[in-house]
Amino acid sequence: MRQRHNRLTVVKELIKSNRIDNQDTLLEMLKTEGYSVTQATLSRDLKMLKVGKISDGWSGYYYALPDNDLISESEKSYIQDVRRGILSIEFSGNFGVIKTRPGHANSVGIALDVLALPEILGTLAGDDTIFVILREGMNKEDLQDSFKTRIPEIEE
Amino acid sequence: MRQRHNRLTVVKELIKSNRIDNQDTLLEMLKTEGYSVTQATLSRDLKMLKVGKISDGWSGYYYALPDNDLISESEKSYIQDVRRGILSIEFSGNFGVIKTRPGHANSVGIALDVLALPEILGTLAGDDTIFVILREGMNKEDLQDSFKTRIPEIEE
DNA sequence: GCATGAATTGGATATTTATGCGCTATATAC
DNA sequence: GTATATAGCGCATAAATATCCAATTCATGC
Repeated sequence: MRQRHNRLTVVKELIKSNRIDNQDTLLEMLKTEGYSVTQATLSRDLKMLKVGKISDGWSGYYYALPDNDLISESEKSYIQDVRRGILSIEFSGNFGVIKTRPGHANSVGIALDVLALPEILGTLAGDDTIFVILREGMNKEDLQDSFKTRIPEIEE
Repeated sequence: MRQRHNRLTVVKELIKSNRIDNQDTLLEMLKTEGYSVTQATLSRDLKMLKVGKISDGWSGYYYALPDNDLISESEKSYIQDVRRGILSIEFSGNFGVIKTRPGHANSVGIALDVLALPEILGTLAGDDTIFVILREGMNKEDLQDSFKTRIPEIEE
């Protein structure tokens, strides 16, 4: 059952080296690679890989990996900064207040800026407190989800 | 009948300056711009514009123009500077005051100079404040429009 | 005038993709 | 051990997007 990770790698490879324009085709390819799943699962895989569908410049579309596919080393270190410094987050309406260990607000704030979470419009750091301005339409839960995915565990 | 060309221009603008993730939303926007068409037509328009649908980096997808239609990389980074730094704009007559995050006024000011918005005659940056002088004949609304188009995702 | 053809569109429908729900396997806590 | 949680998945179906076909408009040639 726990074959998703391997499969994602294969999907990534297939997308990188072929012009694929629909999920059924990709399903076939996966099958010949030994991964037999349904379209539903594949759809979820593609979302997980952040795969986009872009024009081939003429009349068709094909799947493509995001430019920024891998987590860079520097990004990893920023994630570490966040994990080292952060103590708590609380919200009030469109704003959040992050408490950090003393002196860590700045490094956490910079890290958050660099990570460019889609929910965050901007941050303002003091010594042990960061003021977070959420983007319009985003809420506390959105940001917490984002945190959960981007910060705690680093894949690969 | 011959309104496709104009409509395509509007569609392009809308896509460039908003995060749109489905055609119905875009249809609504088009309607408020005075273009009343069906989803079928819009689908054809998007194909004609070679619009792609790409990941926003986390859980969503949005429409995007192909690379060669996009602004240059360097311009992007200046736009990022503005987005990262700017907090608010207020006007008084021919002058505007932009508040930025501390220490960001300079980078925002430089970015505004480089972007060379036609409404701006000149800027003067302190630490967290920028003084903007509008060109004669231009007003607050002109600049806000320009901002909206050139620097997506600033929610006033 | 009329015939012809290309371009554009909407309605209906086909195709493609996303997701709610429930099941199972594995992990975690007690 | 048992209870509880959670990830991963398929099925069925919803939602989103593309396309077939017929109708309309405008241009052009006769």
